[in-house]
Amino acid sequence: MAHGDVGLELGARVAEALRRGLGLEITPDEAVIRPSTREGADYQANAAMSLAKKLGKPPREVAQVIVDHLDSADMLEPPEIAGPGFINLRLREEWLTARVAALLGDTRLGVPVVAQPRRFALDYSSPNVAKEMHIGHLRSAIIGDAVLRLLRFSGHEVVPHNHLGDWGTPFGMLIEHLVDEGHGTDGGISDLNRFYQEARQKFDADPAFADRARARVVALQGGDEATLTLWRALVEESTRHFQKVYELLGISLTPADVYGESFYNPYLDTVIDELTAKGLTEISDGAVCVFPPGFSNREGEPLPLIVRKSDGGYGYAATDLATVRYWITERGMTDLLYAVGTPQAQHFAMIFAASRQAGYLQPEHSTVHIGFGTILGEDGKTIRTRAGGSVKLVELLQEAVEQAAKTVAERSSLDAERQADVARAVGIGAVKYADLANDREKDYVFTWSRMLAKEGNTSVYLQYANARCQSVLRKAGDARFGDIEVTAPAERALLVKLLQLPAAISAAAHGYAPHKLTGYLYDLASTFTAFYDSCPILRPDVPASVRGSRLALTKITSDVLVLGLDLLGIAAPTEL
RNA sequence: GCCCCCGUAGCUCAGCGGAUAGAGCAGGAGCCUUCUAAGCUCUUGGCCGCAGGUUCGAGUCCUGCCGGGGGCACCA
Repeated sequence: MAHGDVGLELGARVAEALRRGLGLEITPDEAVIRPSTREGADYQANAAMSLAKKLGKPPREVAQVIVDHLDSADMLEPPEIAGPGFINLRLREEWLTARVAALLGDTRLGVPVVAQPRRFALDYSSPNVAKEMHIGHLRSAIIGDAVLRLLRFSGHEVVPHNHLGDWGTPFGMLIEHLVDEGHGTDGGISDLNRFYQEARQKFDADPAFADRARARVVALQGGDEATLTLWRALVEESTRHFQKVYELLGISLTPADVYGESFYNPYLDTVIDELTAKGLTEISDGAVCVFPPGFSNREGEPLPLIVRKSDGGYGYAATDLATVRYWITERGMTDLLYAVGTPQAQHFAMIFAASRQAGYLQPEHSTVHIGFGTILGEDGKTIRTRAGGSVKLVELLQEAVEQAAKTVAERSSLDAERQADVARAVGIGAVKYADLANDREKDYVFTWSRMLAKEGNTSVYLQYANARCQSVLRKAGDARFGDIEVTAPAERALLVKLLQLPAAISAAAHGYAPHKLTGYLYDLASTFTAFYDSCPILRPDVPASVRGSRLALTKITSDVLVLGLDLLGIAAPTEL
């Protein structure tokens, strides 16, 4: 039985008190329940102050009405009014212990499934074919995957789609280069970056090659079967590379999730026809444009969304409009999500606006650009290799694992094979956690030392806390879980914290904000470690009932940490 | 020039209109005969960029300014 967010439950009770006391209807949210940092208070209700003016009564009087009518004897100690009208709420031990006991063995750990599931299409990762993934591709993959996991766990349907850059003029030169290199001999391209650069160089230096490349673009767009076969080979080769990176990173995308730009080709003419039929298009400088209201260029003139370029080719605006149309009208999605960097904010705002005008989006549909900031080097500028190139993702991840392996070797007593697994979990976890722990819309500074630090708010701290839980549980022998009891402040703090998982997941899912979950998990891990430090579990002098209670708390804590880390896409080894 | 985002401890960052603004790192003082010290406890450190305004109450909302970043017509 999932009871959900304690704050919402308190809010409902405060709302009920106001209804009974003053005949006033408010939502649980309007009760303004907040976790409290005050000594002796777990939560506070701030509704009295916000309602005082509306009611024409002093806030403390409103607070008194709430307290007088609050039906909470089962849940709360007698509430106290403080200051201008705060109501301090302290949960009763009996209530806490019963609630936490219900978490033992609950696979959802108290987190309810949403009442009204929605259907999300989520665009994330989206690298370019024939280019190796670099650090610029990291955030979309990590954030998108965490959002996917959070929404699915919350009970929504989520269909990921990997919007591969698999179409366009560069494919002419790439295919010609593939022909020159003798496609079919081994089928593999060992270095995608080099392959792309060689093609580029030939295109720039060799006019005959450039002509062939241009002709090849025409053949590709014309559906020439031999050309398409070569193009598919390139796409498949790249997909294999992407898949390796996803597996290393622990990203759940598969080749089945690929909906590349080319996928939408058959719809592009339709989109333009429909936009034109609605009277939304204008020809401007030879290009077919839509001018959604409210956007202007540097001359103050309306800013166009160029759906068909003056040379007759389609721009990415056309593809993105076709994407909206496809997922809403053909697939019946209710929400479209895009995990793409914030520099694209204006583009998406225009796409969404035009999609509303075109009628692809109706009022019941929502679209969200899950934007994220840029990864910066320690100099505060866009991160680069020393040579000035982009940092290859595979190399970055390998370095993370290698650095983690050094620390693991110093500290772990596990055998070599299991150490390798731990190093992978710690190294990859560090990269993902460092990304997810910051507000995604801000740029963040990529620092090995901070990311792989052995202390502080890092993934390894959470993994370590879980490993300690697991170690205790392994050593428990025939000791059994028992009823939860509170015998120390650190124990009580842990109960309160364990019950805040639903609120954390809800906040993270609603705001597409994984950092709200990392913050909670770090809090929980700290609370647990303080408990672990001050409350012995297996020592001989601990009474059996206390041991049973603490073992159960340890088990639940571990379950919450493992679930939370899993929702972030981070592994939680049982030993470090 | 217009639009968007960001300025919080020395550094990296949380902060939902609510009480005396919180963490981590770095600095200082302690804690391993004890379930994993990748840990714990205590502690130093803030005119929340500046100036107005709204509000019973502003780091949070509004306006202006200063500083930083990004976007603004056929690359995606």
